[in-house]
Amino acid sequence: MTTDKNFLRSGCPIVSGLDVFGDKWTLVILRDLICGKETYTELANSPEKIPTNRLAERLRMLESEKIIEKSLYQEKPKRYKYLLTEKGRDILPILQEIARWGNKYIEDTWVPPKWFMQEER
Amino acid sequence: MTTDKNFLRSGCPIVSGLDVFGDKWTLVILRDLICGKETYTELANSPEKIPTNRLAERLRMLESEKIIEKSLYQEKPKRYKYLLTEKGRDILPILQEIARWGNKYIEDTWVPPKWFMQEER
DNA sequence: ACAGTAACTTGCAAAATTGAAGTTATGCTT
DNA sequence: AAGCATAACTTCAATTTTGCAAGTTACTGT
Repeated sequence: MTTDKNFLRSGCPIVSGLDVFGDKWTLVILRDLICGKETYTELANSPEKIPTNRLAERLRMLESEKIIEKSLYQEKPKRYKYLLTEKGRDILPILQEIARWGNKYIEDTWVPPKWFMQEER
Repeated sequence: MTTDKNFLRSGCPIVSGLDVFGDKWTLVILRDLICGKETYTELANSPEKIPTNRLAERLRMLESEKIIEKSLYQEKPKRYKYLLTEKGRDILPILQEIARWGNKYIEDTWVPPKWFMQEER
């Protein structure tokens, strides 16, 4: 997925949005952050098992896009937390609609908790 | 993107949804179909210029997932239309939320027409 | 007979992804 | 003091996926 802002497939807001987060892993990472995960290791341990090099690269991208912020919470040894910005938290309605569709049309999908589906939008 | 129903990354409705339409082109095709395009050539001529082999493959997938239906509208020479099913039309709210986010956070994105953004959900 | 069109398919190079293993810095345990 | 553990990554070879250009099929229209 292209993240090079110099090349745009088009000015369509859907396509431009997808060029930021429309790949195999980014929305999975954002789901986890919205659900309260904060560290690299927590993200790496999700059931979907994202490869760690992919995780690192997507986190770098999300930070450069100002969707998350990387913050050092311990000096020795250095430990980091990843926090959503407002731009990142605003992905929630997209995730809610995908979850709604998934629950409606794909069998045996988990029903997300009420707080996730009904958080203000 | 995996479409093999035998392998699921997880039972998460978001992840399972993404495993159907979360690739570089599928939601672009669905956007076009929702916007009234019907034929292969119309889809191939979108500003994003999807490669034709990719288009053909994604259409096959969408048909096998019952998100669209392929219908012959002319016998000689054979000409086809692609029509959305209810499952396909139900992708609209997802596209609306992505468009909302794109318009809010990405510069110079087109504002979709009102009918697109406000269609019943 | 020839150009044109719709709807694809084929082949190959280039790019992206995966999985496994390695690295760095530090603390904890014996 | 040596060795094991942990967090947060990085590296690399082997796939896998993608993009591009060109080719194909079955007509129609001139």
